[in-house]
Amino acid sequence: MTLDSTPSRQSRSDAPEVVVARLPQYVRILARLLQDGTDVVSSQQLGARLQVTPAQIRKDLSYFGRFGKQGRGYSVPHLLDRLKQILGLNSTWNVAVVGVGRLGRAILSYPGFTPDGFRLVAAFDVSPDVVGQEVAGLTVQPIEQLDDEVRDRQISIAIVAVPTEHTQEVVDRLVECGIRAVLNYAPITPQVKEGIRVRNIDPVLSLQSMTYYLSEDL
Amino acid sequence: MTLDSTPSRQSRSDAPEVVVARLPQYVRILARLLQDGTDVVSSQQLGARLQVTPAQIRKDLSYFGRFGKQGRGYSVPHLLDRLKQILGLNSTWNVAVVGVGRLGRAILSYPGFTPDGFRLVAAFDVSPDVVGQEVAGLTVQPIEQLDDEVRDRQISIAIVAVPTEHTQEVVDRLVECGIRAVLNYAPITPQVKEGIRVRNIDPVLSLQSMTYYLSEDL
DNA sequence: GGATGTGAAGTATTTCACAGCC
DNA sequence: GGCTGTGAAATACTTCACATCC
Repeated sequence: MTLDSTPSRQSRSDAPEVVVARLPQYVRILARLLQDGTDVVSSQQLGARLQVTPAQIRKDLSYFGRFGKQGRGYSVPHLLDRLKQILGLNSTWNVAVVGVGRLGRAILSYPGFTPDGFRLVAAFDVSPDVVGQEVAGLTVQPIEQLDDEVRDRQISIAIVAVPTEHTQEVVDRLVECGIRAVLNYAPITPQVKEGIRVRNIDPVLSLQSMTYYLSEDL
Repeated sequence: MTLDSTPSRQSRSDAPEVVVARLPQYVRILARLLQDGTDVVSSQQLGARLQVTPAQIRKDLSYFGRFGKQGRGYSVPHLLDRLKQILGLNSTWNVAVVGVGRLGRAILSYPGFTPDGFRLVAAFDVSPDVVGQEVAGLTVQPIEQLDDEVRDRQISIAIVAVPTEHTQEVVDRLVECGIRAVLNYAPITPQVKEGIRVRNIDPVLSLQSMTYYLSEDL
């Protein structure tokens, strides 16, 4: 069970959430640098790539340890490995997709999750028309199978792409089954108990916050 | 090194970007309240719906004006209308989709943009196999048509769903054509000149920032 | 009574600037 | 010389608390 109030070990959880949210971007750039054969990188160079100040990168990293060499910079393979370790990206995460409509199908067919450490291992839907179909190599299962599958296949992350009106109940159900992180595509923010992580993918909100600046000079 | 040339970009109110980013959420809730027939709402009630403190809502709104009535709260239809006006959502925005692969198709078929003030009016692709196809009621056009269409149909927003390696060039091209806001689905952050708005939809980054917290108690 | 609008106070986050090391 | 790591300073953002008004 998750306990807090015991600062027994490392300075693990005192990194601001905003810092944690930036680490995956560092990982991504470092992976590219590694592929390009770059050995060493400075916070200056990293910052230029990411449109971030060098100071911010150094400060961010300092929450987790001391990874650089003064006068030289950071070893690309070493820093990459350490950051992946910190983020828990050195092992593969099994993911369930719930809702196999148009959007769910697109997600299941999207090749971008796998190379980054996520494996879509199960797909669920309520509709009898969809259950049993094969999509992207997976047989769509009835939602009743959720409990068993989550347990048997060690799934701790779910991608939810069901109609808005069913999203909250689906998320509730997932949490009951032991899911601890949800990536939600419906235009609401599902309510969850403490300790469960939710991220929303909401392109309409993104568009609507840009129109503010577009209307500026009309 | 002296100061960077800072163009005084105070075109309109000096509302922080983080505040602007919240307004669309307020709009969404208000639209629902309106549909439910709710006439008046307090910052308290709004906050409860959004998981935000009432003080934050009042402060956010105060950047743009005084919309409430003391002792009563906010008129739902009035506040909704004013916020839509501020965000530029009282008229419809024409949007181009560039890249009609699997993802582009899913976006074109997604019904969620239209009700919120965005109309997908043109689709482009480079592949001769795709050009000429009809997708979601639109005929896919060759990318060479971009200039003309952007001009003729008053398109100021583009949704870009092309392979990562072509994203930067496509965005550059769009900006040259007069596009001023880009919603990008590739896992990079396109570089654009000052004044152009970019938002990225990047589910992998979202997942990767959650695994940090999942690995916490291993 | 009840709620807004807002300076002031309190936090959080970013940037500075420099000692320390390679 | 160049670059990290980090306290301290600066800035950004959120919350408080209360005067003010319906």
